[in-house]
Amino acid sequence: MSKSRPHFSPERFNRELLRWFEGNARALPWRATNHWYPVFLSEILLQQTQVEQALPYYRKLIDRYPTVYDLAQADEQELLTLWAGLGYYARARHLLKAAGEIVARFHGQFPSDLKEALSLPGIGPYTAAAILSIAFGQPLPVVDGNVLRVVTRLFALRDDIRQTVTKNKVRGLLHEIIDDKAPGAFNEALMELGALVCTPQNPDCQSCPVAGFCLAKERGLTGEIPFKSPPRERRRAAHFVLVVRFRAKFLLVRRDRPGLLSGMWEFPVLETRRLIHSNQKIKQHVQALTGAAVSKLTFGPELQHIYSHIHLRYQPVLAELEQAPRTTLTDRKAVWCRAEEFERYAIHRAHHKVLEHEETAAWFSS
DNA sequence: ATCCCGTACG
DNA sequence: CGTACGGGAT
Repeated sequence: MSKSRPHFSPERFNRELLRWFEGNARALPWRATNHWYPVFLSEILLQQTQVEQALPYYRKLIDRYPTVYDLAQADEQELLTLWAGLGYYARARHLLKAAGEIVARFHGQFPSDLKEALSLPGIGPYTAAAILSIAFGQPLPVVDGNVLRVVTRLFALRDDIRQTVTKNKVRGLLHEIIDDKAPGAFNEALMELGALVCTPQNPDCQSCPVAGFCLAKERGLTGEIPFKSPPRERRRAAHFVLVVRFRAKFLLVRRDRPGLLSGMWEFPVLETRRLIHSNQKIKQHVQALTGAAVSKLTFGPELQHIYSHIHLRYQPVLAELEQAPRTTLTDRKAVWCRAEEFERYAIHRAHHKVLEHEETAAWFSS
């Protein structure tokens, strides 16, 4: 390291970085202890999720499941309900499975061996390194989006941070630099620096504790580094979202797994090529679904929801039944419930917007 | 409209 | 190694 980069001294770098972290670390609830369980829970939540967004969910979850034993015994539907709105719902199911395995295979202790940690569902290279370094003091570098940004700028690397090889390269570099005495603090400090100072746009180099080491700053390249290849175009989709009502009760259905939003509850959906009102088709669909005729259709405003890989446009439609539905109540994938009961179901964000939108919210108030 | 953020699976 | 998988901030 120091031979090929004479300007760079890991010792001095770590000293500046860790001193900055001591004075600037945010007081996050999972930092109040060294126990692995809060670290584990928070790191799963922080996958693809920023701290501010994860915080309220962390509080709900740690409160409901204070130990790994509580989590291992959790009801999956209840966990998904607490998770609803956060996205990447596979995380919640993996979290539950992992807790079960930690109890069953590892006597309630998080495995301190990297291979064993990686064998747990939902634990990949980032999360394993985070937990093992922070809670067990192991010198394993974490490579998340923040770290990629900080390190590529530090060494002026123009590699595409979307690619796996780049992540491995950065991990290799950090392996030479990581502070063996305080690997957890080193990792957290690097991520905190990326989140608070070395930000994607307009990094605050003036207050950066390691600006003196930064080649991107020296060469005026913080605008071009990190380089990230353009994302693939989103597939476009269009749905009618069918709010089926009979006597103040609404039909909810649970999505099959695996697949998008699997295990989550939603209003029945009619996929369509274009959002053209075809009343006949919609009525037929609802009748096939419920075995009851539709007395009235009301069209709500067009809404949209952007996923990483899908651009969804959808239109809520209130379908009122003129006779009692035949849908069986014992079907575990369909339920008729009152609006006040929606909060008991894990309803994903796109359909939750229908409950919130001012034009459609009235459909649910009796 | 464009950016941010890790893991599973084939 | 490429693709599927959500939601929020700016």
